[in-house]
Amino acid sequence: MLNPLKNVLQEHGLKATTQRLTLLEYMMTHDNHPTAEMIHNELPDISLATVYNTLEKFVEKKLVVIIDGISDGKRHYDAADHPHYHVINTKTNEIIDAANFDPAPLIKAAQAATGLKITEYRIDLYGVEPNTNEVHS
Amino acid sequence: MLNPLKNVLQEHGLKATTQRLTLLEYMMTHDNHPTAEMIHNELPDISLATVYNTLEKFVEKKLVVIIDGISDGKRHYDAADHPHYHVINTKTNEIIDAANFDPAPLIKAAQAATGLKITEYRIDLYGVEPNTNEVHS
DNA sequence: TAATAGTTTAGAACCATTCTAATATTATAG
DNA sequence: CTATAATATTAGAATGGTTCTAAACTATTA
Repeated sequence: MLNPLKNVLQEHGLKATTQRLTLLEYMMTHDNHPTAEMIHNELPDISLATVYNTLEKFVEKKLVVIIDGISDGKRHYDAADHPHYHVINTKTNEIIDAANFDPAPLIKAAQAATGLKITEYRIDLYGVEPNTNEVHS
Repeated sequence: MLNPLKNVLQEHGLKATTQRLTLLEYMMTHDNHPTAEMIHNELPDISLATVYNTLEKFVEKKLVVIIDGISDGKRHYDAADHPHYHVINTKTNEIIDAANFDPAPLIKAAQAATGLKITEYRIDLYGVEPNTNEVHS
């Protein structure tokens, strides 16, 4: 048990295959919010079907989250290492991770409003560069 | 100018066609978070292409928002009348509107973190019925 | 009422994602 | 170590929600 990623997989009830170890490490060490195709291009030895299958498992196990409000029409993925939210630059489609917000009040409000037990949340904000050419107030 | 919906369209630079008036009224008076196909079924005189085209315009003009984290794989739409967030029951895919949360601190935090001017945000929470069969703690 | 700019439409096309079913691998037990 | 069962991987086909096309129509303006 010298490979901690292998532990992570097994603790989540997933067989530790080469592909899963490679994919998990990739997601853990990159914050580029890739699509399945981008990952497949970076890791061509893993078939596109396996990229999709494996990411789906990782999402189920909450190791990865989906970002799907991007105007390129593709599903992006992000490691779920630590709680954070996303800010998307709508001009460039750049996806920025941010964490300077405590979701606890939101989760409490949602539980109060619906009676449901909140298991996940997603916060995406969309913004643009402020116009620095503004000359007079 | 007796039709206030006509005003809404024209104020947003959209020609007031029959289809747009019908669709806008539909969205304003329903909180069922329909897909394009559901709307087309309810309003069969409006072609599916027009439903998509028109909703796209409405989203551009911020009259409507997209809800696309639903596990049915389809895009849902919601009137953007008043600021609110969504809570999705992941067992039933029911989408619940809620408004008991002030997004201002979140928007402030995002602007502070990124320097971007936030123009939109999306908050979706996912939850399940709390298990009422739990017998002992 | 004519001009024009924009809208609607049916159906075709697209393409990201899912499915299929044959092959290969992991984990477990003997 | 095997053998075994269960699960994972894969190439390529299929799917289906959404977008595109280009021809017919309509709101708007003068």
